[in-house]
Amino acid sequence: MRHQEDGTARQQQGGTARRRDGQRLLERRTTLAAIAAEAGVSLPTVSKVVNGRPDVAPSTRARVEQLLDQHQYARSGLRRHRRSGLVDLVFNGLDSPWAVEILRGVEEWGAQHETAVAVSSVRHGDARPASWTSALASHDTDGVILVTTRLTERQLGQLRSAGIPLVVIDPANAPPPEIPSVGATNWAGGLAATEHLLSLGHRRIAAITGPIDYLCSLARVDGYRSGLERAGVRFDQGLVRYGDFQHEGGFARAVELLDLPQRPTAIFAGSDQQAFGVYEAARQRGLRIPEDLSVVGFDELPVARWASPPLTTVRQPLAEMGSAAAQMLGELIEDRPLRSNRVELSTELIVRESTAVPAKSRESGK
Amino acid sequence: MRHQEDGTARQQQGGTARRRDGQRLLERRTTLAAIAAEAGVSLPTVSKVVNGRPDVAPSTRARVEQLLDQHQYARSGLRRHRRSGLVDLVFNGLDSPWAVEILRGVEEWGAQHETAVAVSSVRHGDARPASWTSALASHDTDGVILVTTRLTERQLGQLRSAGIPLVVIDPANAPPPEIPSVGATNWAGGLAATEHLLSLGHRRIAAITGPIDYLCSLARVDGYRSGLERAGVRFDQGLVRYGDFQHEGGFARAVELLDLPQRPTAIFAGSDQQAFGVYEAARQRGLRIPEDLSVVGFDELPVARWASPPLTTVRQPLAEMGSAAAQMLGELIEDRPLRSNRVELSTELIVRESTAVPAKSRESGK
DNA sequence: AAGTGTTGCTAAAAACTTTCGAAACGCCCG
DNA sequence: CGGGCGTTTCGAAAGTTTTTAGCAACACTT
Repeated sequence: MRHQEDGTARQQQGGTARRRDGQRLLERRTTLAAIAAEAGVSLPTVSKVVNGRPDVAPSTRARVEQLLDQHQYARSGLRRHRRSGLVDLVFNGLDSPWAVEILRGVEEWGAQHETAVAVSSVRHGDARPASWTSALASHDTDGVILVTTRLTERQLGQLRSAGIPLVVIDPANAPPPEIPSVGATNWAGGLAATEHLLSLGHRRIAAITGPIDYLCSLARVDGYRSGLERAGVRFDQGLVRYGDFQHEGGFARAVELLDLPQRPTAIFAGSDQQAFGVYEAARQRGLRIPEDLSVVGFDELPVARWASPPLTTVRQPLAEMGSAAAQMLGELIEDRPLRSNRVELSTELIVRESTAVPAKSRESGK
Repeated sequence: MRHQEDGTARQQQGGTARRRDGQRLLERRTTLAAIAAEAGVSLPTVSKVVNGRPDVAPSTRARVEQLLDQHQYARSGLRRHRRSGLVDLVFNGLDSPWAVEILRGVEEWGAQHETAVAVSSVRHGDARPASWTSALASHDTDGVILVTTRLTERQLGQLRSAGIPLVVIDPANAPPPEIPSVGATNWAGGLAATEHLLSLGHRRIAAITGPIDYLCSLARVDGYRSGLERAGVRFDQGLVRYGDFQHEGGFARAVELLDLPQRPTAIFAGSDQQAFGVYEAARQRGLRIPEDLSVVGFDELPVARWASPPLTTVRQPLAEMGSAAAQMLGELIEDRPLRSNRVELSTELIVRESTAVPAKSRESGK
């Protein structure tokens, strides 16, 4: 084994060291030769493993592959074009605490990959026309992450023709299948929220979701509907309202629902912000949460924990979604193939104190 | 052996030292050539490192970057007039809803001025060393806004010598007077909050502020103290606690305060997040807000309005602070003189439902 | 015009692939 | 049982591609 080490060390460092003299020659990228030395085989053999050549014994192959894996070996090269070290994160409105969670995830990835994250906000009805894509190009972006945005053919075309990689998070409309996207299991989340309320004994459960033309709104309501149907509770379209995911919308829709002749005993709010709107409407009417009204949110913003009462909500891993999207964008930028074009991170029901068994008196009215 | 010395020493000492002879050779601004000599590479190679060109070996790049950092290298060609249309917004941690408010202000300005905003987060105790400034330079930023950051001479020096304009928002420590800064009238806010509580009849008023080494923490507490003194109420150091501006700190400090033998009837929380921590502590102890405990926050985050009960707080115009800072940065970038080097936007007390007249029973004990 | 920094080009070195032959192994038949 | 023969496995060496760094010419600012 001694001679093996000699063999590789010579080639690798001999030249460099001589030239550089006393200088440090640290941090070498893991190279085939290094792997070979460690595995106790020759360099060509490692090369064969990497390229799936047939003439390697299974046991040898396994050993080398394990080392390869361990060293996170990536074949040198493939960094074709020069990177600017800047990616753009485009929100559809920056007014939600929601956004900052995503941003955190993306920024974290950026920090680890020496990449800056430029944040911008483009509202749908914005005065600024479609030219925002050219603005992106003007500062030489490496790639774009679009959040909750409605994608137009035109914009996609612009990005594509500029050769700018794109990943979308929670797209409003279904993106063309070739666009990588990241989302959460909205349907499952809606289902979990509804089943939780059903299991507490609620039967008259209302839902306030986001704008009707958002995919994630629909998915959440669909989960809600499935939950009801599976429990044999009739789905009542009159108990479904479309908000805007914001506090105001939640408040306004909650007011409508609470003024219904047969008031619901629980509201699935479709976003934490809307849930707080429901809180406000309930407070205005002197209804106590959860005694008189159970509320479930969606998102798990940090404030959900601190609300009074703490909000039962469906956790959406926002920061993780951000870093997952950034991760995918990174792969695209480096021209590596994507493992999957669609990533869905799972949601999780978090039960706190805003949900409880409904008051008997009110239920009896059926 | 002969050629070894040739490689590194030739240029460096043969040239410089001989020419200068007995003279001091320190004065010279560090130039690429000097770095190159020291690193034992050629000048163009250093240039490539500076510009993030891909054709430099990782080990070489690391060595050169280290030297660059050490020498506080700054490009010689005075101010670059070609603008990149990119400014950097650097937070000290991105975990607060606070941050997104500032971001909104800056982004708004950016949108109006065709400038992208790159967001990053550098924590004080961060593993990444001083080299974040060079990261900024590498993507060719037009200017930097630092938020709630502790400024070191070194960092300032790096930015200054790179000719990158800088504006700070709410600096932790007092910046050198020539650095433009934006803040709020923290002292007046603390005063207003305290006077409000006093006018309701509270006499035992506690304060939870931010970290003791933050200027804005001190100013707020100082306003609180002045309010007490003007009203003839003795200032009790035992009622002042230092949190972290976050929810957790507010909770922990509130627990301490509420467990005091003589419990305060009101708490000035120094930030909205901390105020919610106080809410939680109060809830745990079965204290009702505002009947048993009045709470005043600071910031006026959007959630303050939606909390239960809605939070009385001191509004800090965060978004305006962001756009004011961006505005100033814009002037600096265009080499226009600044109207003022220090902008203080005014705070405003917003009375909601978390403050009330203290319960008589408890006060009588005084 | 001098000082500084940038960039295309080229040569070299390094990293990786491929070819090919030798050793090791096993199998069959004499 | 042992030697010929084919097969498998691996490495030496030669070939190929990619990376790296310096040269020299160019660009920009005083």
